[in-house]
Amino acid sequence: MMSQTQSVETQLREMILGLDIGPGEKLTERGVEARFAASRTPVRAALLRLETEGLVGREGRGWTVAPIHLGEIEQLSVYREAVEVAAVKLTCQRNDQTGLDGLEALLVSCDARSAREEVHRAGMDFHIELARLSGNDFLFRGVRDAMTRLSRARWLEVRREGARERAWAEHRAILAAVRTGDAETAARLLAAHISGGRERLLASLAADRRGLKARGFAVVAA
Amino acid sequence: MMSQTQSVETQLREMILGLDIGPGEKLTERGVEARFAASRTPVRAALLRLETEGLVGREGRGWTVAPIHLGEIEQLSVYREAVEVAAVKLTCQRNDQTGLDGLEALLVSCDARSAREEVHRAGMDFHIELARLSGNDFLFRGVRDAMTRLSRARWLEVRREGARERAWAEHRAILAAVRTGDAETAARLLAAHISGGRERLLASLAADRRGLKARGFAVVAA
DNA sequence: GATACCATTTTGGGATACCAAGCTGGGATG
DNA sequence: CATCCCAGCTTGGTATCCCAAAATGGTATC
Repeated sequence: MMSQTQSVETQLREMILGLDIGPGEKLTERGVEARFAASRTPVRAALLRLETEGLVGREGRGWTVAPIHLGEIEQLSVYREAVEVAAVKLTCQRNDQTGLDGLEALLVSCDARSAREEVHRAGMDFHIELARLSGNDFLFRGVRDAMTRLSRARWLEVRREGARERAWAEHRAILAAVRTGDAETAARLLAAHISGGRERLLASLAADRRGLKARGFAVVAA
Repeated sequence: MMSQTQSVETQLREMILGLDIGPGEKLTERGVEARFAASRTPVRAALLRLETEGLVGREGRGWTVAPIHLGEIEQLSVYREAVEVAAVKLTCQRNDQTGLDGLEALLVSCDARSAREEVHRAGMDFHIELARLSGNDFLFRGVRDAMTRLSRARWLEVRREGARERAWAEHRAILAAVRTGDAETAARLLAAHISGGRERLLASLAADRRGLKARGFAVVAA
């Protein structure tokens, strides 16, 4: 039912996002082929796809898992802010209460005491689903792809005490503004949420750069 | 120097954007293979790449050139407006006069009396280069990819008398605002330019839908 | 001990063979 | 004449093979 290509693509993406394969690590087509017991054709198709997602790249001749690139992370976050703010304005206009109920459920499904992995996933999904509710497929995909590409960095972020509660409170405030259809407030809160998160993320990564490198992760400065 | 993959990809993209292969037309890997005298491996890689660009898609089993999809065009244009407005605000902040000189040169390089193809290209390039000057690679690529994907529809647009002069005047006004670093004005003018263009584009396509279908182009309603 | 050089291996890019799943068309059947 | 069915062909998906170029590693040289 699932083609080899999709299978390799999915598994490889999961391993990269899950840091089972470290940022900066080299990949060979034949190596991936052996690891997933597929032939080169689907492996190459999967690598091509992951390349467009920015999860793997070419280094001269040869493939590498995308490194943690501070400059890229900052630009990507700025991009994400623009797209996501535009999306939330549309979401406010549409006033899809049923869809917003789903978001609400996402927020209550986990709190600061939940497993870190769960918080990580729900945090990304909140933003992705919020964008989906805009009804605009390109805004949605822009946010989704950016979040995916930021996923590893966000996972590696060393968050201060209370950071999760704070993020969750901001999510609730954004959702409340969306519920009342107050686009300007929602946009303002969301922009502040994202740009604040960006600063903390970049500060954390810059401060922990040595630690990351010690784990064998390639970290590229801005 | 240029790989077969790149060659096929480039040629196929040009043929699609140039409407040498019509929207909705079916493609077979072996057909493309024969047309460009390449083997299936590079053909397949090129199709995969063009798929992520939205220029070809899969229809069940098999490939088709993306149809003119009115709903997609509208959403894409909304996406483009969000990204491009964010980009121009950054461009204003950077105040790169040298880069702006390049834009100026683009505007004077052709006017309403130039060949239609030239106007089409310069119109796209103005927006793409404006976004590039933001210095943010993701905003830039967002605009570039959206413009590419909108290219065929913009080419097929039936423009009223004076539309080119109007667009060029708007471009000049936007550039002037950017030169003075007036981000708010530049953003407002750009947003109006894009949303106005979107309405005219969609109206034109909807009105000419029969004509387009008569030319063998697949047109999908919103 | 450092370095320049060359043989060997490895790698990605390309070409081709094979396969299973659909599609097509023509003929048998009612 | 309409309908159904099946053989053959076409298609995308996959598995290998081949090749030129780049990386590798060992060795002779200074």
